[in-house]
Amino acid sequence: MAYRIGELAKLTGITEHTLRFYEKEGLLVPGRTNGNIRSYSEEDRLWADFILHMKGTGMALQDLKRYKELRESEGSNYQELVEILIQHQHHVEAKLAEYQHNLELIKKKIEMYQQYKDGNKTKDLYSTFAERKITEYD
Amino acid sequence: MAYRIGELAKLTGITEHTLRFYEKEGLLVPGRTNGNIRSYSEEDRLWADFILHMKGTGMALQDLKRYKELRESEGSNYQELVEILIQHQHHVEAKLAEYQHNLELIKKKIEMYQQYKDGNKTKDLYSTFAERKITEYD
DNA sequence: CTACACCTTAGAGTCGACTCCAAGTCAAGG
DNA sequence: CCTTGACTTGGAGTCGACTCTAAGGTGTAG
Repeated sequence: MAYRIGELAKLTGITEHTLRFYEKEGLLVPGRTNGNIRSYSEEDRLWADFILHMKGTGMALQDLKRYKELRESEGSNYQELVEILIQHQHHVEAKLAEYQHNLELIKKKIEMYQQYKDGNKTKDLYSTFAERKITEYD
Repeated sequence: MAYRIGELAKLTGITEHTLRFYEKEGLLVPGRTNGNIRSYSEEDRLWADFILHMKGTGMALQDLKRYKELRESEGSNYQELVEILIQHQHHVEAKLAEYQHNLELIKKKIEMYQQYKDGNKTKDLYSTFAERKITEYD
């Protein structure tokens, strides 16, 4: 199964522009047909999805390129490869905690505003909040 | 309690450069002393921390500015305020799921490489992976 | 055969979020 | 008094990751 650039764009949600940009950057380099048309293999598609996953969790394109180079090179530099993964794992774990904490914070804040809405509908909104300024941004 | 820019920088971890940049953008505008030196109040500090929390979970500075403006304006436009929060909540929840999913993926990949390391230490690394290409980037 | 998807090069523009610089002013400790 | 370090301003530069344009040529499905 091989895909043309437009097909892969639809499958992955990455625009054609960006796919060509990734190719220029050496991040995702497809084969070519006789007619010089980009031909993305099934593996290319999986790699594209992998890029999306990693990029979506904050990995830089450079790191992804490095990772790809290591995978493609002969010899046992899989150690650096694992290091990249572990480093990213740490990053993801930290972010995960940050997001969880932040979610709680937002929920509390929304609740605060909802309580105002359902409760004393005076013009006192900002003074009410002023009274608890110290915990306002906890 | 009032802080000078250098103090706040140390307290929050935001550089002085960036604090001045935030001021230029209207995102965090301190008072001034007689001598025209920036004077950040306790509330400014809390707001700075809030900025860090929200920015760290992907909220744009523009949205934070809008939020600040709404908080400061008179009248009951707290509805838009809550909308901003709810929108961000959705964003955070989505990201949270993405990070969790990604964490599993990375762990599996690392395990894969570790298994190779502890096991058959041949030069067969890439062909081994080639055999499971289809699930390589799952 | 026609229409549409694809190809090329080379470079310019955008965006968000900083990051830094020059050139000067001001305040407090020794 | 003098030095040192923090402060001031406006504006320019950087970075990552796109995003688009021009202006033309080629490939292919129905």
